[in-house]
Amino acid sequence: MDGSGDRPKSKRKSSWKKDPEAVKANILEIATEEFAAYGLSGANINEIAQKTSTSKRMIYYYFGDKEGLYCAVLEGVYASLRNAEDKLEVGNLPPVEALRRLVKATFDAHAKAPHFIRLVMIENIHNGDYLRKSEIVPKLNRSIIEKLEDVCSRGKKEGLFREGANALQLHWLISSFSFYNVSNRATFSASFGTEIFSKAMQSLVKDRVADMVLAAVVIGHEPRSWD
Amino acid sequence: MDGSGDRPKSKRKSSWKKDPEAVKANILEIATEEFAAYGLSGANINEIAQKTSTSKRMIYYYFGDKEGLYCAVLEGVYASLRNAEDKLEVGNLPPVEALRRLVKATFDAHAKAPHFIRLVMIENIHNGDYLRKSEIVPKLNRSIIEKLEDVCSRGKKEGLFREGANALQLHWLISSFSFYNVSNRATFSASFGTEIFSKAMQSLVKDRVADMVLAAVVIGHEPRSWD
DNA sequence: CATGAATTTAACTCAGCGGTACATTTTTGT
DNA sequence: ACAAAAATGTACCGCTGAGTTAAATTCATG
Repeated sequence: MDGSGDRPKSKRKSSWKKDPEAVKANILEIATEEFAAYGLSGANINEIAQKTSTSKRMIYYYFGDKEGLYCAVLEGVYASLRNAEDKLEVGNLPPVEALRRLVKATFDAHAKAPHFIRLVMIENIHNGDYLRKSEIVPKLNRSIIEKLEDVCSRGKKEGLFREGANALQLHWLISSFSFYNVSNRATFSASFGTEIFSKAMQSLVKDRVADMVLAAVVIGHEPRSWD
Repeated sequence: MDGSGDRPKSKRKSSWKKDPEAVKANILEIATEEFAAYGLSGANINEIAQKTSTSKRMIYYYFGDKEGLYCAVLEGVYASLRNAEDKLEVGNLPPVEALRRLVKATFDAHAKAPHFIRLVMIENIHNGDYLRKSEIVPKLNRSIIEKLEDVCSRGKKEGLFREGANALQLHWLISSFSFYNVSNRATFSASFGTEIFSKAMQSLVKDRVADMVLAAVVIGHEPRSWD
């Protein structure tokens, strides 16, 4: 489709009129939208195909079947969340401030990654069957744990954190807030109204959550009063 | 099917050979299993029909269509969780102890209601579209909020709780832990192992969570160190 | 330019599944 | 007893949507 006969942008050997990488990426992008929106059984391959710039046959060519496509999508969103997390560097902040930063960043990262949230929800509906097959995902999640372990050990060494403060439990805790805050918006709103998800409230809640985590870990930390 | 010709167990006027209420209940029970297991699009009406003691025809007769059945299931699980919550009475406990009890009870109630959890997840995938149509569910959820409001106001009156401690935010907080702890087991385990979901660990985590909530609300509450 | 591997198109298959038609039996009201 | 209404059984329909077949096109290379 590029009028001139020169190389489009490929880093490989020479010019390709057809660009498989771009086609795959395009399929993945659309499929991510669709699976996130409708789930594994709810998403429709014909629909996906129609929204791509290629055809259904190509989906099967590159990803084998619906499940293969779903798995690829799943690994994709995990990888991109890791990417976001890795950008945050708190190694040279004092432990308390570092932890506060980590909590807030995790909260924000989840709020900004609705596709990730929805796909993880969907994967949990499927009991993690597809995630368990993945070889890359478990590795991805090491980095956030390592960060927390570093902060914990520094905090304890300086006598600021409680002994036994545990990176894994801490991560579980922080994820609870951050995940639920996005995943259950629809039903929570339907039952209790939307106030808590307003921009102003979300900012408050984020501070409150950070405060709570700190209070759990930092000796003598007194949370501020609520608004 | 009852050999003798006498009334089976009906409280209505006279004996019924066919018992519509029981048929409906049976359908709902099976449908709850299936929708919880496979989601709205994943569940299969033929499959459901086969597992009931009646036929597919009856499902359509009583519930109209697949969505109608799903809605009925959804309202059912909400109602039965409310039922469980309502059994807990903390009105005559001192505020701090009452709150601790409420947190632990909510944690336990969620852990024991996997169908509820899964159906709420599924409903969130559908953006709460079906829940929003329900007229009964919003009312159901009043009771837990009222309990928290009562405890909060008592705690504040006695000068134990921070001013501004808020029933809705508190409920959001408690639900986060309690819900996520069940909803995301599969993916969390796949990434970080299953230790945190062992019986012993769950008991610890529950105490820790209760402690955290108290620390957030109760003035001067110092959580115990972690194990 | 002949060859063959990689990539792409278009049309087709076919069973699974949501939903229905219609007859039949059971219960109720009078 | 009898008609109207509620409840149920059986067989069927049509369409949707996952996956396939087979052939055409494109590109690298000798």
